[in-house]
Amino acid sequence: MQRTRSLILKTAAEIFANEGFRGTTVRDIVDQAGVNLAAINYHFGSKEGLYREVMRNVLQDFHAEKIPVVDLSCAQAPDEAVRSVIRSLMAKADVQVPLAIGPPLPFDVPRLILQEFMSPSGVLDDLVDCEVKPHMARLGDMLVPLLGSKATVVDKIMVGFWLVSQCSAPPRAMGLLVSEPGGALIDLMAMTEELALAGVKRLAEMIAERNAVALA
Amino acid sequence: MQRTRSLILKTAAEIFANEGFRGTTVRDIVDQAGVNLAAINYHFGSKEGLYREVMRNVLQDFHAEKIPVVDLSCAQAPDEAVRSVIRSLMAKADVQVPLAIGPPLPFDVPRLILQEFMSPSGVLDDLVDCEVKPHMARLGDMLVPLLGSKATVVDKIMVGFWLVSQCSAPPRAMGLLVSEPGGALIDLMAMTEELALAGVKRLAEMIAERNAVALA
DNA sequence: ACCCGCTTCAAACAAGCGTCTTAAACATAG
DNA sequence: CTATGTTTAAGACGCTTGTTTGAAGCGGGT
Repeated sequence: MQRTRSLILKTAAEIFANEGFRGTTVRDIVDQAGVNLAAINYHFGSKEGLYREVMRNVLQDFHAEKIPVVDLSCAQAPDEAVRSVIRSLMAKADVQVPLAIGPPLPFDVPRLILQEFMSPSGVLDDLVDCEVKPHMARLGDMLVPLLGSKATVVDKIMVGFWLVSQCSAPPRAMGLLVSEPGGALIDLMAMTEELALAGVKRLAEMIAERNAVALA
Repeated sequence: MQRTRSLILKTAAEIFANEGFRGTTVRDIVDQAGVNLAAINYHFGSKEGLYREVMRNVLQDFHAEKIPVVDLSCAQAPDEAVRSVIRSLMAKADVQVPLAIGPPLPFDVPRLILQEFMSPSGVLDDLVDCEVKPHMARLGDMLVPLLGSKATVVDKIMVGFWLVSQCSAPPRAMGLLVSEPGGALIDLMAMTEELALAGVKRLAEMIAERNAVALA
């Protein structure tokens, strides 16, 4: 049976996203999951092994299912398509976002990613090239019509990550500071969406410009 | 003499900014500072006490000296004034930013703040209202000409924090991902500056609009 | 029934953590 | 000088951390 294994993965992802790698204890995870302490080392070898597996799983079905794949080049309303991606990144199981597309993410995926980059654990150092970057680039791929056909992989990674960071840090921190539950939260989401959309368009513009100059 | 005390404060601020509160050990601090282990508890009572003091000090001279106080209402070039604030937030002792005003921050202050808000330690819970918010609001104060005279304190806090998060997360994470030392970094700073400026103007616009509607 | 590999369990492990203690050296002001 | 406040030194204190152990439980095949 691997019921325990998947239970650990699900619980760990949530706690890792909230507390970061170092801020999470294996006992936190097993207690909340209701499994035995030794189960983590049995199934994943170590806390680090669990963290890697969480990251791999998250990045994977993060794109496969949860983020709507939109083709901007043939979309009638490109702006609206980008908005749907932004909304999907912000939507969580416990935070409903109006007009979000697809099933909400089970937890705050952008936060998990951003935490890792704000204080790297070092655990993913050998995974960043073969796992993290490709997934970020795939997020940037959707915006190629904005970036221009000359966009490099690095360009796409930049755009992808920029979007993720935009959808996580600002709404979260601002939400903590203004601390008006309910109504104001939706307002925050709407403003974040607006800013992220405007920003990503401007960013794409700048990259396209730079690439054009580089060719001349 | 309290040379040890200030040495600890300086060293701790740097490590806290890099590793976060939980990721930092008191032994890390005293080793790097070259002082005795007991010194922290002697001067600050506890690790938490040190963290609070670091935060208070940082937020204080963060505004007092390091961030240029510009009066947008009488500035000839408001955009350029906002840019100088953005550049000051990104400039660190080890990362020179062209055209930054004033002495560079001794370490990554925005990162320290953002880390705390990405995974709160709980240590600052009673400090956030009387210390953190006012300083964020003061940052927003500079932008009142953009926000409109009806801007509330919460509006200013939002803008202030948004600026801080913009100057920290994107350039840092993108820098780690593209990993082209030297030339590309300055490019990143310039792009971040551009995006932050455009974003903060748009954010101010939205807030001003909302306030105008609320009155009607 | 039996044995087998896989899984779960309570208990213990060593290492690291923040903190505290006692002692002695040092500085500075009265 | 004395007195007071800093700083260093070395060690130990409980507690939490990630990990390991060895035994018990489980299910399916022969």
